[in-house]
Amino acid sequence: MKKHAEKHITPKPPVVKKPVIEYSFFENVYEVARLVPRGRVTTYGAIAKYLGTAKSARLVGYAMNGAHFQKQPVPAHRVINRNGLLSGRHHFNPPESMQENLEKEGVKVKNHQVVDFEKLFWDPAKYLSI
DNA sequence: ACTTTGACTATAA
DNA sequence: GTTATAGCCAAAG
Repeated sequence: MKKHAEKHITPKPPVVKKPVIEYSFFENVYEVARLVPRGRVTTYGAIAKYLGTAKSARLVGYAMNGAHFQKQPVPAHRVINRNGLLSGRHHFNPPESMQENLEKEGVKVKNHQVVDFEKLFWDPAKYLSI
């Protein structure tokens, strides 16, 4: 019995790459950002609030700095400030690409402001369930 | 363990 | 409407 079972034990398990398991605040930010639909925008503050840390809006912006290093893409251009301003545009290369990406999705931008921001605002707290 | 860094925001004047 | 300021706090160094 024991003999038979041992036959099926892998003699030397292969060493596999560590899975990336992150539950950090930054990772949570990226996850929420990924849920923003095309053609809609959300805000740093809204993401922070959704994550239960309403006072950490700055950290959401700070997190977005590393967005393009993420393995899974993060639509960082859909995250803007509470006034509808593309405050993060200088962190894109080129800087105009933030606006360009939004316009590709049908979001109009004028003077670095999203036109009809209130209508296009996508609030995680409102559109995400459980 | 301590300090710095901010793609922010609420508030006040 | 505007500007200034204080609070914010997870990561990185």
